[in-house]
Amino acid sequence: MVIPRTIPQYRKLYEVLRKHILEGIYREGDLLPSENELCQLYGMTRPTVRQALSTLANDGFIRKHQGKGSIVNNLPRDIGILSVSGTTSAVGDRNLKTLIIRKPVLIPWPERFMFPLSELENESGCIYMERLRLLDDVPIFYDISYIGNINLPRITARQFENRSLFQILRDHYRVEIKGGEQRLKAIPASSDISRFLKLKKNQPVLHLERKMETNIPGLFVYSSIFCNTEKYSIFGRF
Amino acid sequence: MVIPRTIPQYRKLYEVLRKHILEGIYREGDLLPSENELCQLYGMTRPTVRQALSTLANDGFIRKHQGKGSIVNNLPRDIGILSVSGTTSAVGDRNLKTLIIRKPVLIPWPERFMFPLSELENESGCIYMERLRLLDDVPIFYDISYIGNINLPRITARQFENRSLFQILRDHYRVEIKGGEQRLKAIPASSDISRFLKLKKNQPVLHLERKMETNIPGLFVYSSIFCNTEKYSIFGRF
DNA sequence: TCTTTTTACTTGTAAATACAAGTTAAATAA
DNA sequence: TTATTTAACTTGTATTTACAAGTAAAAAGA
Repeated sequence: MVIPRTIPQYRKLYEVLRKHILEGIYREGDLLPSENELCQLYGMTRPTVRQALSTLANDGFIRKHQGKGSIVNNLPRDIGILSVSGTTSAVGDRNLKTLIIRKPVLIPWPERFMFPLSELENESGCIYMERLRLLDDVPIFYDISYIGNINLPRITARQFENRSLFQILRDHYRVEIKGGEQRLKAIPASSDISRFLKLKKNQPVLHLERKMETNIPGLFVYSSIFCNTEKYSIFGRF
Repeated sequence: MVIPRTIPQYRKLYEVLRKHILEGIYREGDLLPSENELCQLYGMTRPTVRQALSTLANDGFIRKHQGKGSIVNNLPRDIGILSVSGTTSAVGDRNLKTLIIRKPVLIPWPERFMFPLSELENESGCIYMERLRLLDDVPIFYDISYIGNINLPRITARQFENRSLFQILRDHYRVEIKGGEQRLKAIPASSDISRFLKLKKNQPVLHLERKMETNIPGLFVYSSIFCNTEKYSIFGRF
C-alpha cells in the first residue's frame, strides 16, 4: 500500500464536500457555496476549487449549471453495493441486513475463475467470503466476493455484519473502487440459489459478475451476485 | 435546440482525439502524444489540452499515468447501446443487425409510464419505436424506445436500420447522452417476448428500464429492453 | 557486465489573471 | 402595474507560469 505523503488541496476539499453531502449537511437540490466563496472559505484559488467540484461532478455527487451554481444530486452513482428500488415504494437502508454465510478466509483462487487473473494475483491468493443480504427479512442478494490478497492487515478478522465491504475497504485501507466491468444474465435459479433466496427452482434470477478496479494498482475486487428481483428491481446510475 | 456559436477549443481537441480512437488511428494500448506535443500540434496551452484529455479519461477512452502518458483504453464506457460478450469468445459489431418492428411515430405517452414525466414532456408527446436486434441472426434485444418530442426535425423519417439511435441523435441533432438511471429485473418471458426473442415461454429474460439524460435540458430518452441472455451476457462498464 | 546515478521526459498540482456567457434579481422606464 | 433594461452575481474558457512527482532510458560508476 502506497500512501502519498501529501494529500492535494483539491482532494481535501473533495473529501470535505463529499462527507457533507453524504451526511446530509447539504441535501438534494441544495446549492453548494459558489466557487469564489469556497476559495475564501478554504483558502484556495479557483482552479483548485474547480478541480474539486469537477471531481465531485464526475462522481455524481453534484451537477453544475453555468450561471446558477453547483447543485447537490439526489444520489451518487452506485458502484459499491447495488441499490434496490421497490416496485411499490422507495426503500431506505434501515431494513437492509447482511448475513455472513462464509466468513472471510484466505484461499487460492478458484480454477477457471470468471475473469482472467494477473500473475501477481494468482500467486498471492484471494480473500473469499459469502454474504446474504436481506431486505425486510426477505433475501435479495446472494453475494460471493473475492478480494486480491495485497496486504490488507487483519481483513479476515473484521466484522462485516451490516457493514458495507466497500465502506471498510475505504475507511480502513484507503482502498477506493474507481470503476469496473460487469456481465449480466438472467438465469434460472439452481437448487442452491433457490434455497438461499427462498425461491422456487428455475425461477428467473439476475446474475452479475463484476470486476472492480481500485485506486491500488493491481488490486481488484470481484463479485458474483445472485439477485431475487421478484419484488424489487436493481437500480443503477451510469 | 440551442447550438452554441463557438465550440470551445478543448472540445474540438476532444472530438478529434475521440474520432481518432474510434477510427483506430490510435489503438488499444497506444500512447497518445504527450500534453506538450498536443499543445504544439493544436496551438493550445497545457491546461486546455489537459481539459480535453480529462474529458476523454472520464468518458473512458483513455487512462492517464503520471510519468508515462495517456494510454488508449480497450473500450469506451457503454452508455448507449449495450454491448454483449459471448460466453465462448468475444463478438465484433459486424454481425449485429437491427430490425425495425415499429417505425418511429409521434404519439402521446403511455399511461402509467415507467418513469415520472415532466409537464413539458407530457404536453409534447413522444417519438415511439420498436426495434429487434440480432446477433448472428439470433434475436438478442427487443428494444422499445421513447424520445421526448423536443423539436427533432424529420426524426420520424430517418432510417434506423443498422444504425445506432444514439449515433443519429449525436450526429444530426447534437444530442448526447450524458448519463441516466436504470432498473434491472430477471423475469419470465411473456408470450409476446418469447415470440420475438424465439425463446420458450417463462424462460428467464433480462428486463431493463432506462431513463437517459441528454445535454439538452429537459430532453430524456427512455428505453424498455428485453434481453435474451441465454447465449450472451450483457456487458457494461461503470 | 552489471548496478547505480543522473537526466530528460512524462503527468500532477497550484497560483494569478482575464474575459465570456448564463442566470437572477434589482433598478428603471413605459 | 408591467415590461424592459441593467447590474451583480454565477460557472465556463483560456493563458501563463512554476514546481512536484512519477517513469524510463541514457550515462556513469563499480
